[in-house]
Amino acid sequence: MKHLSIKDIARLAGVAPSTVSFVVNGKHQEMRISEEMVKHIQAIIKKTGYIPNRAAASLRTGRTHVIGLIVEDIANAFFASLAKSVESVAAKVGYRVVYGSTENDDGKGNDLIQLLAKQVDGFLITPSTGMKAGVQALKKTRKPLVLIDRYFPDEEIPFALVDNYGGVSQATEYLIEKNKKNIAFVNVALDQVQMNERERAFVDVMSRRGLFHKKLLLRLPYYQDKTQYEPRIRSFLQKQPGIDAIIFATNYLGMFGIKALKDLDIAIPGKVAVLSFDDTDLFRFSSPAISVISQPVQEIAAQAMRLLLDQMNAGPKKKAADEGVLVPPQLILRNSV
Amino acid sequence: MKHLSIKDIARLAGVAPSTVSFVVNGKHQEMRISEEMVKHIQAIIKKTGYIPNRAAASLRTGRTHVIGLIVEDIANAFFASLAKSVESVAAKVGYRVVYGSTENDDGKGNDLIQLLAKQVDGFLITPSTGMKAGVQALKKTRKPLVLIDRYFPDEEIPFALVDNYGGVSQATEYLIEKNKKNIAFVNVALDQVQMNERERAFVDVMSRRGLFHKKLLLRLPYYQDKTQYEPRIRSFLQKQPGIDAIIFATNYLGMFGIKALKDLDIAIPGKVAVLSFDDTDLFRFSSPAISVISQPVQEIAAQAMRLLLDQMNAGPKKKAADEGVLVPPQLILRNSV
DNA sequence: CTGAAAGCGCTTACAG
DNA sequence: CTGAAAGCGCTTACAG
Repeated sequence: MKHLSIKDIARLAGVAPSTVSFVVNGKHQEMRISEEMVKHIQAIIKKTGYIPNRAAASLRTGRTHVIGLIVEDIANAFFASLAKSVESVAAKVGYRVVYGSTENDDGKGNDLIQLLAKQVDGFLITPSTGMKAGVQALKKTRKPLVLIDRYFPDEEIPFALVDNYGGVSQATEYLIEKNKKNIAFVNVALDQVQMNERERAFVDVMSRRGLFHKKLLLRLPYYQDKTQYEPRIRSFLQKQPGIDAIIFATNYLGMFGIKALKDLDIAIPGKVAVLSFDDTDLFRFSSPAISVISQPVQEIAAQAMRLLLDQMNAGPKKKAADEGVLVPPQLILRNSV
Repeated sequence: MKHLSIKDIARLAGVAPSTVSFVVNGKHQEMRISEEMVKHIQAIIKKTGYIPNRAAASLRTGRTHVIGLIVEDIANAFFASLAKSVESVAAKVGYRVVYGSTENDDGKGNDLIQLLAKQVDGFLITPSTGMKAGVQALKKTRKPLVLIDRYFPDEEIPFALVDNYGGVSQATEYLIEKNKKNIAFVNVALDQVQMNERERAFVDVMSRRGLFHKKLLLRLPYYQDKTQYEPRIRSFLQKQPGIDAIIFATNYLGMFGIKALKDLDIAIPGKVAVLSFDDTDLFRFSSPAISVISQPVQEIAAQAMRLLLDQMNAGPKKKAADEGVLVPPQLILRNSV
């Protein structure tokens, strides 16, 4: 009893392998196999514990039932949650998920695409800017593909992400309502659409209210070593003592920004109100608890998987709609504003 | 130019498919194929961008070059880091990683094993207690397998985990040196070896110094919804006002424990010193920053992968050693003690 | 409704 | 050193 094959089951059931195959793949209706026969075969499969060999099926059908998830950093709380939600949805429809982290390194990201392209039925990707060419090439191969967390505005590639512009607009408006005049925005200069959108929302709202000054905008480089953000934010705060509120554009900027504020003994929210994009344990547990623009991760994952499955099921003929989904974020108010 | 197969390459190179196969798989030395021929074939592979079909190779060899990573919760910081390190090591040796979360649900865990068993060359598993039977069955199939984070003491299954006993011993000793007399230990009643070891270390050290009282030990049930820990810990603190130090056995217990302490206005470390197992952003950024028994995640991942690759490369004949590795934790002292 | 047969793209003994 | 051929376990058009 080494490896049971479909032939073994067929022999045990007294039918042809094709009949077993139809039953295993739920095509018995379509193939009009008798109810009785189906039950008979299913009983034998159950009794013997037969599990079809996926590699053989993949070779034959060209489908692997595996999805490739390429994120910036699987160890980051946001992407880890995303990975969990994606896996959970995928499992329900019979897919497995392989993953990889780009670390915002274009080469790494493109290598991952190359490496996985033949081994997955579709991709969920959070592309770094320089992955554009790789993603375009992938799209040309007609490999199902959905971008998450960010996208390329001039490419017709389906995406699922939070409404970055809307989230920051709402947050900025809120701070202005709260009578804040010198609201700063701390961003990372990644030239990625999601970061640009967040900043653009801030600039738009502030300008509209006549409150925008260039000096309220801090753009820091992307550091692998995130601890480098703390001194950078600290010196910004020292140079701009008039600031009465800050919006941090990512969770790690928020984390190190709060540290910088505390180190400088700047009271939150007494002296400076604080709001950050992304929610993390740290913000929930911090004292004061930090208000955030929270991304509904489950919803993003669900939408991304829906778009991906649409494409994978569409087949090569009917092309699935090149759809983009913006999921509304949630402004969660805590004690930091 | 749809799909290039090994036959196409062979035709282009004017050789037999087998020769191409040997070159692709680095067996050209072994097969004593001429240097010239190897270069010729490699050039054609490069020019055409030929990528071998893994499904076909898998069907033939029975190896998938995929590793299954089954953890408690991929969204948890510790397991997310672990996943990252595992993927990084795996990629270097030509393996992909699929993952799944058990949520400490035995059924889920065993289902994951079943689901993936035929599709992976080996498993890294953080088993819940009830997965013992599933893991035993897996071992019987001779599927390479390494346990991480926890293990079954009476089973000969390789494992890689932190030295839980050593870590808590060291931490407890440290608090005693600091003249703490009423040190509490907050644990989760999972009956898993790693939790038991942590508690045992605490009890041993405290007993040895004549400081142990039962009432200093709090064992809480495992909650899916982690917020439930906060009120439980709060009421414990209220009932035990004499406590001057607490060791939390996991990161989430620490997180909610600290919240409980702050809510009760108990000064850290003035009134109660705090130490937690596992490091997280929250502990690093909390004020005061929380001292921790930190798990060297990269090292654990590296050791686990080493043990797994040993087994996978050993072949069915020479059995790899049933080895267990205990990685020393790091006591990181911050301002909470 | 059911079966026989081809073929997916590899790898590997085997023969030379 | 190299090539011809079998076969891994499926799925699916085809024939009945």
